[in-house]
Amino acid sequence: MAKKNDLLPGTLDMLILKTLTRAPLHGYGIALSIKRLSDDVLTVEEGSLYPALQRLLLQGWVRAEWKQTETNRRARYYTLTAEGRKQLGLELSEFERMITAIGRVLQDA
Amino acid sequence: MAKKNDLLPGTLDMLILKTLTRAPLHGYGIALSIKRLSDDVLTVEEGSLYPALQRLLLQGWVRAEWKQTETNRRARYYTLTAEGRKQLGLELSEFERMITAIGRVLQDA
DNA sequence: CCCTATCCATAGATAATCTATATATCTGCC
DNA sequence: GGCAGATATATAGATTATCTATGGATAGGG
Repeated sequence: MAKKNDLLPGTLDMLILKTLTRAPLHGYGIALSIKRLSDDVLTVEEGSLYPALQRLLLQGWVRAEWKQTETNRRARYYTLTAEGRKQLGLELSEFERMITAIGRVLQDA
Repeated sequence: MAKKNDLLPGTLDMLILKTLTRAPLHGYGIALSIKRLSDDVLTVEEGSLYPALQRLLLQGWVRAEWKQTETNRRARYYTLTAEGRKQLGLELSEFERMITAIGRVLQDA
């Protein structure tokens, strides 16, 4: 079985934080949102998602509260904090930096 | 101590293979080449580099031979194999796919 | 003669992701 | 009434990749 990542490692936290800039969302919704926006290229597995959300909570980058969904189900909604927004900025610029650098290595004929 | 990766995880094999498309090179030279082409943004630590080269050898994507460097030192030169070239193609297109997908998630206002 | 750069390599720690599993509820369909 | 499928959270365990730290060794310049 060929190894095939669902994500680029190291980018999940950034993707979650970015998703939460649009609106507070529960875990399942975050995963769906990323999957759809990426045209099914990025799939966030549960075993990656929930540990990641715990990390973000611990860091204070998001906060969580239990609520009812529109479809009347119990779910935990995550909201981006001010620190989370700051962190997202850092991660975005670092990512940009890396991608640019990789591009320089790859494009060289 | 803030955690700060020297690389984007998951991209090292691709960077090494790409570097070897230009010419066979020894490990130290590969690391230097990546560092320089990336303007010092990407730093390949020895503890990442040599295990990675072992992986690539095992997969048959590179082959190795001991030689003398221009400066008269003993070094192990790695050469890209046909399969390595094929693998590089796969990794490049997968990487492209991922980056495009991440871009779609990130750019959304 | 020492110091720096060049060169290889491994062990161990750390961290991130995936696979698999468990649980539970709601909706729609037959 | 029951079942399938989508919605929803969570953890344990395995796997893998990377980094830190270490240990050699040699060439050449000062």
